Amino acid sequence: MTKYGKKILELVEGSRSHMTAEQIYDQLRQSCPGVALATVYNNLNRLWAEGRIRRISVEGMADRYDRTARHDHLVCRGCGKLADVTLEDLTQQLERQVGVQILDYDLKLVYLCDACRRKEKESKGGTI
Amino acid sequence: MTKYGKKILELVEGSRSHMTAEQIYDQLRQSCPGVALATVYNNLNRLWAEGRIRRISVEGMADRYDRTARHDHLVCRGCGKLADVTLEDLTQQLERQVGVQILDYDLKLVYLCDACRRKEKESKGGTI
DNA sequence: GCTCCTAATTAGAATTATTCTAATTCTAAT
DNA sequence: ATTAGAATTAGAATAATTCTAATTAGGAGC
Repeated sequence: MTKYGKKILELVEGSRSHMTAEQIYDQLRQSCPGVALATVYNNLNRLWAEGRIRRISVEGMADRYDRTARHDHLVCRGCGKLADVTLEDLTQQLERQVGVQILDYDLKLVYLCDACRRKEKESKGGTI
Repeated sequence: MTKYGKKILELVEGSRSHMTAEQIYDQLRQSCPGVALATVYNNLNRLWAEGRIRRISVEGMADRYDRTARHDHLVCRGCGKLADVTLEDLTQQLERQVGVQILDYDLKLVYLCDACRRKEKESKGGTI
């Protein structure tokens, strides 16, 4: 495990904030001012390929990185914000249904966060 | 519904192949040679915002578009290929667990397709 | 059938996220 | 110290997508 690899892994594992590569880069620069963005991408890719971190894609947004500990995500339809949520493990249930070995799964629940729900109400509930 | 909007919706709904914007553009040009890629993106974005099509993000790959009819996806860890699979609807079960209204959910099952499983075996099962 | 208005479409520039490449720097073994 | 190999760097390159400004098309009213 390389010098920056270790640091980046620690950053991702020690955070609940679903950072983008750019944000991880900013964090890392605070302790390692000379580090290059390419190094961050290289290490994130390697760590991901090794299964040590998760990568989360939400349509239209830059990929975010996350610890691997089993948990799922709520994604706000309005603003794209991610929130952690821990649901029961579905692997067994899913494997039984599809009949092939499931290595992992990615479950995103789409909802409306409080802020966006309020906005939606305002625009809809007008003067009928 | 605009001229191209309608055509693009038909293309996406009538296909099981999880096309990218570029692929949809190529398809569409066969019947409408003059159409612009920007028009495809504009329409895909509008259709998606209106909830008429789905957008699927897999890390590292261009977004794909899909019909909205309830179904889930198998994603191959090796090559990224998508396959359709229809599992029982989890909305109720999930809503009960998280305690907020779930508008939709996105479930991707990670597995190894046959081709990739074979490759994996070759490289691993060598001479111990 | 014209005229005007608006929305749709277009071309291409711009942006963003990410990857690639080649040069440089480390590291650690000899 | 020397050297080989891996890690890192800077910055160019690429790919996907969005933005902008100009153009076009379609319909409402004359």
